Amino acid sequence: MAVHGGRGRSGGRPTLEEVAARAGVGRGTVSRVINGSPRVSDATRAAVEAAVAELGYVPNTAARALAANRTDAIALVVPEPETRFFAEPYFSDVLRGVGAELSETEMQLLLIFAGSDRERRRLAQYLAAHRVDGVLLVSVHADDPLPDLLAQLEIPAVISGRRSADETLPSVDSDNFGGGRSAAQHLIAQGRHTIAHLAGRLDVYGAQRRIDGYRDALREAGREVDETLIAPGDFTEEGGRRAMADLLARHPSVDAVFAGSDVMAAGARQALREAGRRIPDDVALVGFDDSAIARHLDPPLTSVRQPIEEMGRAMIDLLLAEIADRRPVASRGLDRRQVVLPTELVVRASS
Amino acid sequence: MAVHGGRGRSGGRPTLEEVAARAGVGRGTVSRVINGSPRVSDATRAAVEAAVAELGYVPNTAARALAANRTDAIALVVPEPETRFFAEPYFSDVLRGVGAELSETEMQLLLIFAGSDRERRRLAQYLAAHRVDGVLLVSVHADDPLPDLLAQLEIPAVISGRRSADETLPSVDSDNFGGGRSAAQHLIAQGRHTIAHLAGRLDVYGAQRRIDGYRDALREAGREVDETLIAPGDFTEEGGRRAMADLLARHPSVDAVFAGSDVMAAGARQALREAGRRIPDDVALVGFDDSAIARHLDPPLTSVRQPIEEMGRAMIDLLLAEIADRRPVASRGLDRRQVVLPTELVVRASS
DNA sequence: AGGTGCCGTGGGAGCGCTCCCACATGTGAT
DNA sequence: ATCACATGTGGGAGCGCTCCCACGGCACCT
Repeated sequence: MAVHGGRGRSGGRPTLEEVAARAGVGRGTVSRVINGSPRVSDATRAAVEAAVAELGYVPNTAARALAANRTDAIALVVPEPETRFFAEPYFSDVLRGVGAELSETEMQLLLIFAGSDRERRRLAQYLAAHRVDGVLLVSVHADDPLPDLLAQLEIPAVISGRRSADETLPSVDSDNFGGGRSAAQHLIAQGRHTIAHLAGRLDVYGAQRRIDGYRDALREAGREVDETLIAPGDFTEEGGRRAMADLLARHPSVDAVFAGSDVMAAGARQALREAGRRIPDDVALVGFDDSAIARHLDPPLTSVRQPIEEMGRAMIDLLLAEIADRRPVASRGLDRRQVVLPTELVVRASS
Repeated sequence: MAVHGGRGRSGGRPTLEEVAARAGVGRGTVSRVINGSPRVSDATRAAVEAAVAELGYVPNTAARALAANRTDAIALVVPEPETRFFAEPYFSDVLRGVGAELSETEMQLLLIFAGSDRERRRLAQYLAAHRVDGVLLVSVHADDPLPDLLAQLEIPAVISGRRSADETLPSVDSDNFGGGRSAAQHLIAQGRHTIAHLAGRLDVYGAQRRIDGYRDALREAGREVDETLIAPGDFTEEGGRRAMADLLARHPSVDAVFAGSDVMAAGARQALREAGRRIPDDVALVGFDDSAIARHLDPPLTSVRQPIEEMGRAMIDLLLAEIADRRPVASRGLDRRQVVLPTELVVRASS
């Protein structure tokens, strides 16, 4: 009759053991019911479920995590400062898709910002402790060491937007090339002559592909590509404004602009207004993302729609598969680990 | 020589036991070093730290959580749909303050939305499993059952914005009365005659207090309070627009508007523009929050500044104290558990 | 009748940590 | 020299779960 340790027994939450006693079965059987194993008779299952309900049993996640060596949690890692996260509708749309898909599972989502060096170190520590079963990476630049760290720690990960043509990580991307192409084609079809492009950060592969698509459309139309019409930006509103202002100074005859994101387009619009250009009369403007900004801009912005929410869902699907794969033996074939979703031009009053 | 269970030993992460062996000390001693206990000699501590570094030891959080019965995590619960969270700068500001304060601890922050019934049930389950040590509640309405649930589960919680004059939970609030008062005083001092108020949701205590402050200032100036000049809104932009339009229809002579939030002020501005009223020439406009919106509006918006980031920090302080208190015995005195931070009027071109 | 499976079940062992008791040693008062 | 007490330290027990082996019962074969 040893009544040794044990902080405040029999007052706290019920345990598996107590449920088992109540239902008149063994611990293992209750565990099987809780985890939805098929190898339990209907009668037993019913008895256990009744006991669970009566006692208000809720599994102890810490104990489960310890015994099973998994956390049932995944992280959405944003390698940007928080402010960018809130300023950019892209992130919240991804988050929505991810959240929706995840709400059908028992998995829990963590949102982690890793913009500063300090936050980065914290994240590394966090990952080293294996506090998540998998990681969703959004907005990763070409030279980011994070993917390597994850590989080294053997943590399943999915990346949104490939880092290069031969991405090694499972990824979900949209058809940036096709999107850039259709934007330029649209402006050409409008009869515009001097079509500029406000590019995103050049170390983002997707931004490159949008440029490629833009070039491709021009060439296909038999036009020369004037590289000085391509102004590099940084995906921010202020960057878009500046790039547009520069462009106007260099090429006063611009009559169409394809911006690498809606946020940049909003910046461009400011610069155009300040220069007294009317949209779309003097200059046609096209964005990318088709975010809420596009609809609310004055005039409403023509934009290339990316199915962002769907991309979030696809990322979760890939990641969960990845996690499941890792459980039994090792990596299977990397067949459909690179998902590319189509884009679509949404025409509005700005062009 | 029993080589029974144990999945993949000696290849995985190092454990406390292994660090202890390496440092030539006992398990307990390593634990003490890891947790910063003072009852360890300097020599021993150094030896352990060396072993930790060599082995790259990282504590297993699940094991710790199980043994110590705590999670080292707290949740920021937002009882709103995600869209409101992103649309309202208030939340991201709170999040920034909370994050900043928390980054100095080992605590991890979880962001949980509980807008829909489904999410609510999920949250209840989550809390019942005691997966967090404490909860931060923002934007809680007067009749929300969440605080009671938390009390019942004995989970420490801090609320942002009192629900009533006699809030029972520890809370952090801003001086809404004083803020409303100074906004109205300012408009009176400007010589405005018909000063309307676009109120926030009436089931939010802070919104009530802003109204009270507004009334108080008018009375103090010897003016009659016309209750029909107070239009209830819902803190959204669209709500502000509608309320303003109604107000203009009922009181065409309005020459000043105090809105219960910057977002509502932005809506009001739209309605005023549509009605052909100039700001501030025809109608002066004052907001509340002094968020990024205020600075970017055209014209820049006079607004009552709340120290939101500081409020986030204060919430964390309170919550951590609450959690610490709960550990040894029971509740101490509830002395300074209600924090009220000052507001300040920031005058810009809109008034 | 005896074998050969399979199904459903019970419970031991172990996950990696914290807590706490027991014990060795050191220091000062008597 | 003796006792009292503080200071460091080692390690047993236990947290609540999953995993897996072993076992009884039953149906079906020969």
